[in-house]
Amino acid sequence: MSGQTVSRVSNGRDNVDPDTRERVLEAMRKLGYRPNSAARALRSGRFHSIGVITFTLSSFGNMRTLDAIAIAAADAGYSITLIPVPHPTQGEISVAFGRLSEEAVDGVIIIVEAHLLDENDVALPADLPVVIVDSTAGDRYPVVDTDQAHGARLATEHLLDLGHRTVWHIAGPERSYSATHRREAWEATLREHGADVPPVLVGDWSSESGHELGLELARNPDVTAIFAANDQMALGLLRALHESGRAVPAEVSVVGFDDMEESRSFWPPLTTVRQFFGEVGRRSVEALLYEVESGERDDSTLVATELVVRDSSAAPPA
Amino acid sequence: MSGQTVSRVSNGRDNVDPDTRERVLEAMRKLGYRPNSAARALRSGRFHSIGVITFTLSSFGNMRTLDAIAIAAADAGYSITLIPVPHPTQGEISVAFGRLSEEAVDGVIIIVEAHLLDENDVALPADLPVVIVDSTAGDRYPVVDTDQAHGARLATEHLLDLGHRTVWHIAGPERSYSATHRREAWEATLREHGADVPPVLVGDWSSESGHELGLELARNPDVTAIFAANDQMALGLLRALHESGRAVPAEVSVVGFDDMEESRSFWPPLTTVRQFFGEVGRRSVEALLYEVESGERDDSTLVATELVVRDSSAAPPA
DNA sequence: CACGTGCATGTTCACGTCAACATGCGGTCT
DNA sequence: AGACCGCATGTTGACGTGAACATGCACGTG
Repeated sequence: MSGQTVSRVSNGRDNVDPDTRERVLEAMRKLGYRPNSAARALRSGRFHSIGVITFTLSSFGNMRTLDAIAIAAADAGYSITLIPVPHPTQGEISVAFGRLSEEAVDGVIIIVEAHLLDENDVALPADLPVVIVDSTAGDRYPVVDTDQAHGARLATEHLLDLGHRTVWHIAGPERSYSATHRREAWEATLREHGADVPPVLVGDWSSESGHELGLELARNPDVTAIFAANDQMALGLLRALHESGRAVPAEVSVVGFDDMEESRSFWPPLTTVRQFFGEVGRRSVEALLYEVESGERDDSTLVATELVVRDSSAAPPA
Repeated sequence: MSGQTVSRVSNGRDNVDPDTRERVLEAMRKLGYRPNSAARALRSGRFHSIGVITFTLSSFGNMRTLDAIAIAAADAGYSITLIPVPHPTQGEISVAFGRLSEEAVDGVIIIVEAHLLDENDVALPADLPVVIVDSTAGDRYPVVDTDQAHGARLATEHLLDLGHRTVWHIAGPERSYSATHRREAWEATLREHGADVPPVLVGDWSSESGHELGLELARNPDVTAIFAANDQMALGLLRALHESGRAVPAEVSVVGFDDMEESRSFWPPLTTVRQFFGEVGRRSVEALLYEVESGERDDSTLVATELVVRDSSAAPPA
């Protein structure tokens, strides 16, 4: 019984005598044999692993996307290697990308605000397939992202259609592309409908920042409709409105963005724009593996959104 | 210039002439040389990677733990290989553990309800170090977990100390060990204080289930204090109380468990038990790497909790 | 019966790295 | 001067796998 026969059994080839196969399997069991993936990777040049670079996982979107990526990858027979970048400082990012060249991966999915890539001008290993998620990357790499503009438009139009004269906006941080896209689409939609464009309030995605900015908005009696750039800020905003005694949605309507699992349990249940993170994850794996296996770069894609109307939005007070 | 010299430079050995080192680095840059981790792993027998088996990442605790694990591992020079088990059916679990033997990992951290291990009687590769997180595993493997009982005791005593005659409980699913531990500690604490033990309401961790059970509790005028086994169910519970017109905390006090980032922005801001997921992640990596590097099994550890008092708890109505 | 044919199984070798050992050169000590 | 030492660098081989090629056996055909 040679190593070759073991290899054949282990790889499920069919040109092995059933008796022999059985004896081999029996021996494997008895000896606790585990195929050595390092040797296999060395021989084949494939690691069957996808690297995922992300800052914090502690963000609803990143986490959901990662989950979907992991599942899609597993379905395709790939595992996920996480490459965390805990503190997005210049140095850390370079370190992470440097480490990348030593990682045993066939390709990389990057879930990082793209401006950080630009600013750091980091050189990814040239022959490594890359897909960027939830960001913008010129056209150096394929990008898979939620259609932020589409979602922001849905939210803004929903509020205008309810009869509000205009819609205020609590935006995400300036350096975030998704925040910028949502904000631009919100503004464009208002202009198209001939509505005033009120000043933007800039938060940092946290519910706490939504609360602070919300207290400010609550003081202004002209405000009847607010579009928050994510559900967490919407949550803080709802709290601010309650604390200020302004009824939602009777006096003020609120729309969020993301559709977190909890949003339906906010008080009142939140009208929001649903993102299909699962789809984003699936497509990014698809695009990456396409390049890994064919050598050709795939196109960028946008994933549509959907408005979920719950109880936090209604017509303005008469 | 032999391969050996390249190896020495690449590994940062000091017995290389500075001139030569420079020439080698220059050549590496020019040729885009990347050390082959498969060959390295083959030679050394170490992958410098930790496998993490988890069901869904879409749970606040798992995700935070994973984040901490990833960071702790990165600090120790290890990367994380995710092994998702999307659907925890008998078959899927066996598949995942089977796949494990082919993964390039030095050890495994399992974030899976332990009863699933028992029920499936899966054989992990015998020589692979394993650490279990957030669960219970007899004493087959070291376990790192939040001290669930301690947290539940803190929550319950807090409410009793405020003057409530007893505390109701919305528990997590029966098959979850953490849910069971919290529930048992809640019950034990009530008994110690000579308080009645009201019937338990069993949810499934989701805010939606908290809402449903909350509507039930809201109807009962005897209920003045409720301990929810996680913050998400507490969120749904708050909504149910609002909808039923019962003021929090004036009429009913609510305490959660987890301290999600959003909990401070609930309405009212939630009193809850803070879990130190970062610490759990760090310790589990520590325990695993101890075994990987020394060959000896580490002890199990519990991580303490902390009560965070906010506005959802107060003395009962007079 | 000689010869081919098909199939199971065996043998050889290369993948990239790095430990161990070998070489070779300039300098030092007696 | 001769022996020796330290240091940079080169050479060899082994890690486990699997493709490619080689062997050997059973069976069928003219």
